[in-house]
Amino acid sequence: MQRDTRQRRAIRKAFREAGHPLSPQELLELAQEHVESLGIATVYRNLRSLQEEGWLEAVELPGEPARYEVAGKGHHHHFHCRDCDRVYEVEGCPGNLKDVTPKGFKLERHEFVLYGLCDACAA
Amino acid sequence: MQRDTRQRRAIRKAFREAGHPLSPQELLELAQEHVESLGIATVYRNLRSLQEEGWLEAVELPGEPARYEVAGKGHHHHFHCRDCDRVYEVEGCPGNLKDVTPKGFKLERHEFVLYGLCDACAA
DNA sequence: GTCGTTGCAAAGCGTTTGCAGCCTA
DNA sequence: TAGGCTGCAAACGCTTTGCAACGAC
Repeated sequence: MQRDTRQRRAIRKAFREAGHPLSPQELLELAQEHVESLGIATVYRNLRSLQEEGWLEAVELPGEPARYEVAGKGHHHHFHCRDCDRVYEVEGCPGNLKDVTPKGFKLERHEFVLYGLCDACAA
Repeated sequence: MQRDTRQRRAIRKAFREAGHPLSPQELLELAQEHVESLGIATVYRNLRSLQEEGWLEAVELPGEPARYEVAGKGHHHHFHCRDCDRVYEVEGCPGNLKDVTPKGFKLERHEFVLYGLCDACAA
């Protein structure tokens, strides 16, 4: 059974306050503001268990290490700013997937990533 | 200046014959059929130089190591079979991207990945 | 007190690099 | 023959694991 440790509380808090997907390293730094001694191994272990528990979801972007976000937001995709390197959630979905799927293939899910500049960096 | 070695010839040949994106490890195994002594470091060095030369393009899928395919195929996306783990090219594009892009964000490019079963594995 | 959790250090895994010898042009 | 290329082994960065001490319940 899952225990309520200082470390786990700090990690959950960091996610609640972040508002965008976090990498393990970002998470370590944020959570260390509350638990200085926190180690990276604990971060990875909690990322895994919070994911298994259904509290977190992995955000996997092509060509880079996974980030994580609080689960339960419904279907959405992500926008990756090439300048600040931050990842944003975007609502909606282009649809039209059936037309693109090759004949005989069984489509089960899809990922969709936008790249460019976020509003702050575009200004 | 680029030299025409047995190793490089074997690597190019493997790509021409494969017909789908190759991972470095797959490529090593295929190219070793022609040059037994081929080492993985040489594979990675050639993947990079062939990419810089514009002959190859990286295919980056979320959450896994990059694969590579011969360049110059125009805009397309990929389908990843969860059963045989192979990656297929798919033509076409869902479009409708403007509607999904948040206000103030500047969209420059996008990636799109389909997951499911390929025709062989669905049967 | 039990046993899940933690921090550290070591191990893994895919990729890159240093180096001495090789081979193409 | 010059200098790019190769194979090997060591180094890398990120992630996972083994282990003894810790601490929530």
